[in-house]
Amino acid sequence: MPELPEVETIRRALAPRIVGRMIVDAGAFASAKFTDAELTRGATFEAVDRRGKYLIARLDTAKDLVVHLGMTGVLRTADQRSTNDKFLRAWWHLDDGMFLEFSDVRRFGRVAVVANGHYEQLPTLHALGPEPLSNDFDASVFHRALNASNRAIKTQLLSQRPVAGVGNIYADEACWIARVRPQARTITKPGATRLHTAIREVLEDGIRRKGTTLRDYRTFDGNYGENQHHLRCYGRAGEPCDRCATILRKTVLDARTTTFCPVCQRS
DNA sequence: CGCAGCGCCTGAAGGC
DNA sequence: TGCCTTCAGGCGCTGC
Repeated sequence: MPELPEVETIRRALAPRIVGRMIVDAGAFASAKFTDAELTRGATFEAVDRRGKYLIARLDTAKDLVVHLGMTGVLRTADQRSTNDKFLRAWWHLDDGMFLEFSDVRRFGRVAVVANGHYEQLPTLHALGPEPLSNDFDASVFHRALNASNRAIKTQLLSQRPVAGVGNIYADEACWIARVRPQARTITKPGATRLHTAIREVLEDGIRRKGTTLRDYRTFDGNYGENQHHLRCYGRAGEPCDRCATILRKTVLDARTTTFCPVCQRS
């Protein structure tokens, strides 16, 4: 499940391969989630940016190609268009002969072409919180945002509103590092400050390790990330807490598996 | 307008 | 072996 570190890792490898390239042809799987890809024919890539988990390629046609990888989306290059991938959802043929392909088993991903900066038809992107690794991410604002709602802290992180780019894995990791209970509905100022720091830490570590590969995620070169070998909390229910040796517990929060330490994540 | 609840998807894994 | 059930979960949509 690509979150910010995975998408940023892909962006860094993707950008130098496609910026300056013109799209000779493009096609898509017959679903409204992907057919926008065809609207990029004839355009040239000017830049590849990222907001949260969204890749945003700026085109010279004053439009943005927005790609969300969903749960199982993979971007890759090919010399020839794949004919044996039944999960190919969109493809772009570039003027240097390369094919850029978007494969996505579960179709939770999405491709959209919109006027530059106009994300109204992508509500989560439109209302996206601050970039966690930028100066826009402020601990005091974050504290107030979390306490402005009565929803669980982790629920709010996953909503992408108080901060962008955090998904289930990095939410569990950040809450564990910050000693914040994911189910808590309020958070103290020190707790929010710890969480603010922890979010930056887990995302930076994730980028440094080129992402977390649990099953489907691959870097743009097709390799595994490395961060899955460094998880402190996610997926470790039943194992002892690295900090206090209490057995980590699993619960379900908003239909998502949540792992936490019942002793040292007090919040 | 915020948000709870649900549906979308399909392969892997486990039970029998 | 094979059928069935459960699980994984980000996000858009609906309706209260």
